Amino acid sequence: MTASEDDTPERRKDYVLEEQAGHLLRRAYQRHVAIFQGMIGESQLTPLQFAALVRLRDLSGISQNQLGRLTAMDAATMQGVIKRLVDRGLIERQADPEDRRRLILSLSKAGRALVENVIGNAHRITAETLKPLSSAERRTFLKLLARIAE
Amino acid sequence: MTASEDDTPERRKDYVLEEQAGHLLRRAYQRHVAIFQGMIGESQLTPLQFAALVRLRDLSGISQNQLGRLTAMDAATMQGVIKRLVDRGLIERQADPEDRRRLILSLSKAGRALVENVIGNAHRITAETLKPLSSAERRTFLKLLARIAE
DNA sequence: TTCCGATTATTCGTGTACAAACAATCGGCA
DNA sequence: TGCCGATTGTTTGTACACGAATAATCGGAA
Repeated sequence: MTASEDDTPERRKDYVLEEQAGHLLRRAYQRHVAIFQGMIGESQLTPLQFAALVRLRDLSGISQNQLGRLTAMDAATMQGVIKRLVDRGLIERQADPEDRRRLILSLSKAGRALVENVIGNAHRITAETLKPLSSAERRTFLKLLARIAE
Repeated sequence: MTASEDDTPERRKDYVLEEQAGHLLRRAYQRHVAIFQGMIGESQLTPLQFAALVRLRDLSGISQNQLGRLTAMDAATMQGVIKRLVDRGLIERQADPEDRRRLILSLSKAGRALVENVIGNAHRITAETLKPLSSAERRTFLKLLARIAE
């Protein structure tokens, strides 16, 4: 792909961790999470919890699995995230009379208020995450990243 | 930062999860891990386990905490990763006579052989992760990503 | 030398992540 | 109508991820 041919056993020596996409993605996300936790405020929401709340603000009344798909969370993971938010009284869960398998989720009053309060921080968190880049670089980066994310 | 001023309460409505750097980073890494697990082979190494092994191949005889810093892993996380690799006989751990707090790590014969065997897959995993981008885009992306990762 | 701050490894608690297996339910086809 | 494959939510098991606390040790300043 780059300059040198890459299919012989000789390329073993040139695997530099710092240049691998996966390692860089992991470290970048790591840094973002640290920024998030430092700036999200006293609500102490995690990135996933906040993502779930924001989605529910825009799309109330969807089921747990649907919300999971919309936030790229596994059903088992979603279960835990929702459980903690319900325990904190930010989300309400009720059975769907149409389909007894489903649990319909919606923001509680406190949950809605919380989202509105912290969404300003969320914008600042994104800005801080992208701070090392210029304005033009940010646009380029986000466009390429979106394609990598699929 | 961009066109519109961003400090009034009115910007609450325009928080689109899909455009946030953190969400995209998380999904991109998610996709990478899936690729990694599908292509790493029967060794069944995880990304972190592989990173630790590669580092030890290049820098034998370092301590657990040092290795953690070199692979961006928390000391507590490192502890678990190393433990599993020791259990599998891929890493050897011995006390440092110079400093009795430290555990000196090195690859076992099996560990070294395994790294050499799977490092080719690792190159293909990186290529697959970056597949959505052209060659020029990959270089741009990695350069920007490295800066975001700090 | 003694004492104190820093370092090393470990453990605990909480929170993702996801594969796999499960029971309950749904929907549609024979 | 009865049956079967798909969907929903849950649980279990393994593996990160990291803050916080701890015990052992080190190194240098008083």
